[in-house]
Amino acid sequence: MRHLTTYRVVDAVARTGSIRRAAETLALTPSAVQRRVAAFEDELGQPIFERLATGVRLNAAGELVLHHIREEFAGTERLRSRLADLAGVRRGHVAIACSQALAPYFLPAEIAAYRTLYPQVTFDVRVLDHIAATSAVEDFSVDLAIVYGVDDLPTIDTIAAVRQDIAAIVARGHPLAGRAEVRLREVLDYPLALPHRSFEGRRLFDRSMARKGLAVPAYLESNSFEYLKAHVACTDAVAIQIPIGAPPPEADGPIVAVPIAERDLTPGMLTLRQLKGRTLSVAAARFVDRIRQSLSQRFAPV
Amino acid sequence: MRHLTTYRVVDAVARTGSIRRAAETLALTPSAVQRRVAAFEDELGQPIFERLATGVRLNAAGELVLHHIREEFAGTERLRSRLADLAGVRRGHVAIACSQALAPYFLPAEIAAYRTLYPQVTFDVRVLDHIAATSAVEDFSVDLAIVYGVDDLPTIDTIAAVRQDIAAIVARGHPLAGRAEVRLREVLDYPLALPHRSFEGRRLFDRSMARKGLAVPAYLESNSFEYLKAHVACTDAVAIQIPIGAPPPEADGPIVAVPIAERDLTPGMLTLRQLKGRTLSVAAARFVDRIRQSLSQRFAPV
DNA sequence: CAGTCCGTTGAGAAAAACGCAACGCTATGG
DNA sequence: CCATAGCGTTGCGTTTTTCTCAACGGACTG
Repeated sequence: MRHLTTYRVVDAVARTGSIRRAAETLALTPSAVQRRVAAFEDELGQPIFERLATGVRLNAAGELVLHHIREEFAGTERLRSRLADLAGVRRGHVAIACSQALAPYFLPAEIAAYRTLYPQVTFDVRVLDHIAATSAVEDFSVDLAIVYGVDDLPTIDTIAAVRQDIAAIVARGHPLAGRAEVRLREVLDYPLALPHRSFEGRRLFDRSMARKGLAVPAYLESNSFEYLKAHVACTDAVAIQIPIGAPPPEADGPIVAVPIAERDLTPGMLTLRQLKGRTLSVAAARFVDRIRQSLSQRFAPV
Repeated sequence: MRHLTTYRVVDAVARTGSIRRAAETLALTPSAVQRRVAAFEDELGQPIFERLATGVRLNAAGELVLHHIREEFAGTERLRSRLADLAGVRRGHVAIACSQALAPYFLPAEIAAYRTLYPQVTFDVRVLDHIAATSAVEDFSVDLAIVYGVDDLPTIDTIAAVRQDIAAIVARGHPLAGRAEVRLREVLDYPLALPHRSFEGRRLFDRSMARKGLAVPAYLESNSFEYLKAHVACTDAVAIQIPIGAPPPEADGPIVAVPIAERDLTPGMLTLRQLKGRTLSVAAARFVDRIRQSLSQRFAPV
């Protein structure tokens, strides 16, 4: 799209924070970039970057402008997707931010299933904490976010929300492994390998423990569920994870999930979100439909 | 905005239905226009106009493209408005479609009041029936519509709705003029000068009459309330109009409005609408706030 | 069947965008 | 305190894009 060149230039300058670096990523010379920016500022009647010795930075007006630029990018993407849909082939791109729990089972399966139907659709999956996921939604770098935890912001729409309570994760040969459910107090009989405090699951776990007057003596913390799972697989430690990120009951891997008694827990929520008021591309919208349906089939809504 | 030239060209071609006519309105030669269109179609990978002997017409893909173009126009307008707002001066443009009833009193007063606060804001008021008003909202040619009548469409958001029942309009010296309210049957004692059947007020009037088993012997019909008012001013005829389009009680013009007994009437609604999901410019959004507040202060909501 | 209006195309002129090189400025480190 | 390195900016010649002008072929109309 040739007519969006100016937008692409401004976007690159804003991203890199420097006219020269932007020029490099755009395969242009600094002078060309500088002229485009200056001409655009002329058209707007005011500067959108403040010039520093170390480069440039968006000013308040620039923030507004950049938001509009991102909006327009998303808009043309949506248009292309619709045009392709009209021509019979569903084409398009879906960018997703998600919590770690979605990475091992749920999202790969969903995307694989969707892609057998529409192989022309491409995906970008970004694993982020829910703060970063939210801002990725806000600056148009992803179309949707599926994250554990709720915080209702005015700019974000929650499209779907399902209940997800933390479960205990143990090795297959672990004493707790065969149980239908365990009490919170019981997991304290074993070493705890927990996700870091910044994770929503951990926060809920801590809150549940505190409500029972129990201390949380985690002997191991990690920001990687991948690691925690591998760890409990070869020790008698107990980790926690929400069902959607835990191995399904029928799987026969080295670890198993055991539900924690519901009455012991502070309930948690997994939410599907997008930018408020934003219209997604055909591909993304259909994928959202699918995810929503899939979530509500497998987990309790609300 | 130089980078929107291609969009402006496509928009002009779509509007005029002809490359040559578009070229004229754009002060360009037909060849320049034709090249821009062809280049744009190349970028999209498919034609957006079908070529006829008499000119060109948008095809299905073109409809999608044009919608995106209009969206982008509205978006840049909104951006400019926000930038101006940020610079301290509220600037911007508000385009409104409205029913005839809004033209004589309500809108002029509202706009005049708003403009004393923000003289830099410009207005475009278009009097349309509610079908035309709705499609004007849909194709971005107006920001909002204030119309009498409801029909909920999936693409339109109803921002506010207030009760408006039709009243009888008579000359100041008319026998009914002094009354606090009149029964429907009483107006039949006088000649009826009614708006055309396409008007919502007339439809409600007819329905109310039918419910009472009364016929509607209109001896005069018009599509102009302006005319109807002038007509009753110099005869003993009775016209109908909703309160917002009737002279206020304190005015001492040649005509007066007399409420019709509520129990005789099918209730009517005045609605404020915009395109669903659309974000308005600062100027338009503030004006909408004002209108909504004004309507709900003066009339019963719902 | 002539006339008219349409979209389209080739060639040259005009305009816009670009690369290159150089300038002035500011933060930084010896 | 000065040299250096990185920054945005500008003058100039070149390249690329866009425009105008003119002409062509096709389709509808009287």
